[in-house]
Amino acid sequence: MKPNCIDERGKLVACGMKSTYQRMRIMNCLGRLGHADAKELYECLVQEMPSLSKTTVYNTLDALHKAGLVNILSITGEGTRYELAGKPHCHFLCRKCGKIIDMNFSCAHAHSLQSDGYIVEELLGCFKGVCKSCQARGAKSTRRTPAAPESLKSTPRKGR
Amino acid sequence: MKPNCIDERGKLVACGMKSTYQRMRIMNCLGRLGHADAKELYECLVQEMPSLSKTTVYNTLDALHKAGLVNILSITGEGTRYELAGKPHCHFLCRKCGKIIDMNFSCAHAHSLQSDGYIVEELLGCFKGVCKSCQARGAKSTRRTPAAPESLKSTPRKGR
DNA sequence: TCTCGATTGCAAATCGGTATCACATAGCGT
DNA sequence: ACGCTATGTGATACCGATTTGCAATCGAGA
Repeated sequence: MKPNCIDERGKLVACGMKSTYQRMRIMNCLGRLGHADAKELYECLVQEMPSLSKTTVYNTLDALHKAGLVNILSITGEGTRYELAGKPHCHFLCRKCGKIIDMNFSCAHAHSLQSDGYIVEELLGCFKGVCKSCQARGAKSTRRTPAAPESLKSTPRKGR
Repeated sequence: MKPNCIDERGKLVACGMKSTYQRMRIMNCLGRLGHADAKELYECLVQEMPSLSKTTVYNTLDALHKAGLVNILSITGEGTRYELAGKPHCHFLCRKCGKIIDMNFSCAHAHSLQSDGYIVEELLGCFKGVCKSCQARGAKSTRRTPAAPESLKSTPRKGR
């Protein structure tokens, strides 16, 4: 087991969950990958844990979500993605490079809703557009980011 | 055909699409249901149009989305939902009654992102919490909303 | 170490959504 | 109104993602 998994173990125990090897590795991997879906996590981990089952990935993500340790991202046209829970924030999805960027959404808008009579408990914002680095690259077709470059192009159809 | 379908016909023709009975009825139904998924639309319409196929619902929603006549909603844990296109707005999902409420999000935040160097083209915000009417009802367990009361309760598991 | 309940992993089922293709229809010119 | 042709519709098969059932295994406390 990787040394930094002690951290994950602590979080799991704090939530009253058993700290199993799989859970610690999944949390650890999710922390490294950032915004990952079940498939990516599975494919990443199965290389080092050949016996890992997809079921375990799904079960674990579900359990961790229930325990409040991971968030589920909400992005249209994308499958379900997960991230380690932290302070609430929005996401920005760049349609050029497909990168998902955490936006430090100061909850200003949530507050304005709050004052309008709604109780806002969760924030699932996602903005789509073009990120800074893609703008910087301008109209050049240089694509440097290796991750998910296809599925989010201008065509509005689902990238399956 | 329902008399008010003339409205739908106009929209379809304006987008260069053929105005078929199914398309008009699907648009009309979507307008009545508000935020519906393909399944709800199908189940709602198949009662009056027994020959309707799910494929047609999916095809039509896809075509209408491409034509810009319907939006796709992005709400975590919910399947793909659709609504008639209008001015951009966010959604508020009440975890008590399960209702989805349109929020007149003035894009103030989108603008602040814009000035921060991002180009925001699409806004897919969704807030979760407790809506006004549920707050008004207080802790009383009276549930008056007939629609979708089960799938969105406090338990974070997917309501399938 | 032992024991028991929780977790894991396999296989199969399910589910939402898509691809294919024959048939029906709308919309156009006549 | 009639017939032609592109387009839309619907039945079925199909797909990948996710869930379920259940037996084997593991983790944590006695």
